[in-house]
Amino acid sequence: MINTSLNQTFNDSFPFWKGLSDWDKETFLNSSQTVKYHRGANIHDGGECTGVILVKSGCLRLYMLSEDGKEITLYRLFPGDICIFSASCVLESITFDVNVDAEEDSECIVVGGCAFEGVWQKSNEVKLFTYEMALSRFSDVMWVMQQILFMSMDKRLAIFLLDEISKSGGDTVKLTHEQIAKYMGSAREVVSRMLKYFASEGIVSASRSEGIKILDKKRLRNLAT
Amino acid sequence: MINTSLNQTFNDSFPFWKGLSDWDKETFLNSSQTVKYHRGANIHDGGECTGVILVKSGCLRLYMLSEDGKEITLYRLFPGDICIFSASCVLESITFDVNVDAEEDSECIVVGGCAFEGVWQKSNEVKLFTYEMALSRFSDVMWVMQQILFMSMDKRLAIFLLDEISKSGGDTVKLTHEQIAKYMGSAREVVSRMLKYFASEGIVSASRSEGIKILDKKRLRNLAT
DNA sequence: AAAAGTGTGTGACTTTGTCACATTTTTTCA
DNA sequence: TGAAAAAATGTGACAAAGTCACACACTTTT
Repeated sequence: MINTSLNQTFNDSFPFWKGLSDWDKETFLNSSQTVKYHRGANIHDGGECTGVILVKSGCLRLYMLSEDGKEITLYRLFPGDICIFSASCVLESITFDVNVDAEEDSECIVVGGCAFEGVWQKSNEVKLFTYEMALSRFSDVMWVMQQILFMSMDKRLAIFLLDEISKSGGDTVKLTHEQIAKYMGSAREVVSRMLKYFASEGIVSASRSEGIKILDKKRLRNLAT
Repeated sequence: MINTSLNQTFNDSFPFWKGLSDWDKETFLNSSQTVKYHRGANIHDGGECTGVILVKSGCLRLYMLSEDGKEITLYRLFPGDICIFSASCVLESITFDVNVDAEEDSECIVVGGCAFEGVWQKSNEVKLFTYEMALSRFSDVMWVMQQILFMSMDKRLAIFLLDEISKSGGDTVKLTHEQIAKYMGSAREVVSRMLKYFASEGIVSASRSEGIKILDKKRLRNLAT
């Protein structure tokens, strides 16, 4: 085992790691590399087989892209998360494309698609792991779709804001309207208008430097119901 | 082996069948039953574990249902198709609910959720099969979402009509506007208006008894591009 | 302090979905 | 066979959300 740090990371991240042969581990490690992406950089673009991506730091965004450039964010990946759809070429049952961007300066470990495929072919454990991972993301995507297709903007925005503060712990959301719109699959103007309405109702207060401060969680939760 | 006809069906439908032990096959067969559903009947409703459904004849529709009753059709199941999400309780990584209705009078074989789960737990082959099945449906769902989220109504309707005639072989679509709207995740009025426009352009001709007849496939294909 | 860049506000407009009925066609069955 | 009922379609007014074009307001750079 050459790279003990990587070995440790993989051991932590992949439940199937212990079951692999030394040779397979070697293959995996040899075709893995740590990559740094700058905020805004495109990491994976549609069909190509970038490989499996392990997020070490920063934040990635996985989204659908339409022909005319419209984006729908499916979910974001945070440190510890694994991106499997960037290696979707390995899973023949997946026939749609997604894109992945770095939302922040991010450090990732990328396991090359070919090496992954090799191990994948041989090991049912690896297959089961990737399938389960993909399916649980399927559930995330369905939740996003339910929001977009069934819920009104005020409800969706309320849910989004509550989600953000529960992630960060504080009570302010430091995102631009543009970013929020992107994450929600809406348009900036729509978010701006709704936030203005929320502010007029005293539910939030917005300042450019401070971000969006949640003043009345109770009413926000009500809206989110 | 008691029920040889069912045994044959399962052998044809499930690639893992041959690999099962006699005892497992027995379990499977014993908890399976042929069920007839009437057009419009609800077969599976959200979280309950109806089980795995094999379509023998007719047509089922799988859809998302919102709290306020709005439906989005995800896909339809035809003879030979297998519905795995009606046993989603078995797949813990699936956390969303779907509903299944009979679109036509349909005959199905239903494998009870518990029996399926029992075999599922023991066999990696069964797991891999269900995962692959679920993931390929994931791809179908993503295609539906792309249509709803990215495409204009005329394009979507054109795609839908072309799809229907390629399925049926003829050049008429015998569905009500209401049904089309349901399958497309839109509203009847919208479909009516668009069809009227298509008719005014000479692309289709609609009569209530004859259904929607496609007159100009070329232009329809153009719209669908 | 001017310029450039980024973020936000606003009104007009388009598209799609919703609602409330009217009208037409088909089916049922007395 | 002919009402009556049911199913399917047509229509206009309206609402919600997305699009477009541009104005304005902060921040950072130089």
